[in-house]
Amino acid sequence: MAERPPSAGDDAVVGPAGPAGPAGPLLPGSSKDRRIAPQALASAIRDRVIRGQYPPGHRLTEDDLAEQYGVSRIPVREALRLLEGEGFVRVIPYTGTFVAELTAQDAADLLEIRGVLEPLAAARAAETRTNVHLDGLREILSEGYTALAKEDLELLAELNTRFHTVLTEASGNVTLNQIIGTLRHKITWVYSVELPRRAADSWAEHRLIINALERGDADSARALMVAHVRSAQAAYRLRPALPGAS
Amino acid sequence: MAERPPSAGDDAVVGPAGPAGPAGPLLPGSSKDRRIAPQALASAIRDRVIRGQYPPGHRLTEDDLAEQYGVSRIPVREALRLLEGEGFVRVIPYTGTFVAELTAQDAADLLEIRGVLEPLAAARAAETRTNVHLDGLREILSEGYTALAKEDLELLAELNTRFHTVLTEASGNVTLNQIIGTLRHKITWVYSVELPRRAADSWAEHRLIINALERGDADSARALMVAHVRSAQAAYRLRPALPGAS
DNA sequence: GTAAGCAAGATTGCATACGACCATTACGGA
DNA sequence: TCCGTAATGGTCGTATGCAATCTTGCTTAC
Repeated sequence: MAERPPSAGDDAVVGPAGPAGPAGPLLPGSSKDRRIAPQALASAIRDRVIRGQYPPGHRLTEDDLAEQYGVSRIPVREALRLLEGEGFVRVIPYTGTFVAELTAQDAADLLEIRGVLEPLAAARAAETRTNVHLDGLREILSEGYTALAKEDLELLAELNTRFHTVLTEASGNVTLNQIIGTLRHKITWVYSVELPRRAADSWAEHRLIINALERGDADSARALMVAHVRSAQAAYRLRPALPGAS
Repeated sequence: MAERPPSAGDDAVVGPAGPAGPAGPLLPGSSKDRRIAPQALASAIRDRVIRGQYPPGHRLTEDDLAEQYGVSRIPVREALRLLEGEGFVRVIPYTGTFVAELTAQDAADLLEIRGVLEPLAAARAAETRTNVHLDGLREILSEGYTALAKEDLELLAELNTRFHTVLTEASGNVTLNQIIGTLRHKITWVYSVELPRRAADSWAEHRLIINALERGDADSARALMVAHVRSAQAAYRLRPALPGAS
């Protein structure tokens, strides 16, 4: 499992100058020993985009970002290019980098693509999953039901993401995993999910999918995932504009 | 059609020092007025990778590439990062950039993913295609049959690529178009295609798909593309190692 | 009052220079 | 002879500085 050195950045450990005071220098403590990789920068910026702190259309200046994160423009540029490749920002030469503005059609397209890729991932996972993956999925399933009982919606959303993440990883298809990962990021950006009554059904479906994986039944896994994605689709609500709340 | 400024680079206009003499400077003619964008560099390098001039595992040194193309390391780095995002090279920090070495499984995965995305593109294209797209496809179809009669295999391969490219563009799904474009590049890299007897059937299928698009019949377009991709799959032969022929 | 032209500011694109890290090799000891 | 260790070369990572380009506001003419 130690294949790609840095690989897909999941959580950002880097933050700009604290929201407390705009006066002091950045990076509290020993300000030199902490080296920031462009990928960490990209994760941090992506995170702000997803949270709406950088609203669509917002201009991201290399100089500003460099100063905020305490690095030079070079790693910032690299981070912005990464995000451009993922479709989160749009770079116009000699002009600037802007947070992408997705249309409703773009957003619908994301769900549509994921709708055919996740079933494929499920089918492949049924054939290639290891017991480690299976145990991980069962663990998540168990926690999911617990969270369901507690009505912890935030945890439920996170567990749902983890379930699908582990499942696509279990497919063993690296390319597929990368594509779906980026799609997932963008979907959580433009959509909010209505969990209320749907959650119980959703986790029941998760259980069925795990059973199919356990049996190595690729066709069932695919069909179940098709149904799961389809019924989940109804729960997605397009975010209006996302004001930049902190 | 003037949306993305540079967008997906298709053909590279840039070449390294001519194969003639390694002595003189690069970029013949007025050596200064020609500015090279990182995307053009990426296309040029990608092209060499696909042609096998940079074999899998080959080390790409930033300094060497910079000197060959007559630019500094900065745009070269950016180009390499683009190719890394597309999966053509693999960057190891402080060590080097290497041409990716895809396994047979990786290669099979590419076809599998394309196998579910192209039918989706066909279905969407049936709903959103313009007459311009339709005319373009008919034109390609016509040329295809001409090339078929002349047994011009190279032209046939190019026309096949153009057919599928126009079709995915007609889907109107930008994200889908990008993903399939990269997949296509990688597939032409690792596979060679056996056209001999299969070509006639293939273009008959193309005709049926165009008819479905014309009728706006999304379900038929999807089903026909599923069949088309499936039967085409048998024509793909994995390239052994691709010696670095010029 | 409106539109065209122009100049100043701002921002990105690229080149150069230096520092950090890895790989390899030479050397000394067991 | 083999292995552990230190030194050396090479490559990438980042910082700084300058050139190219776009945007914006003002001036000027109609």
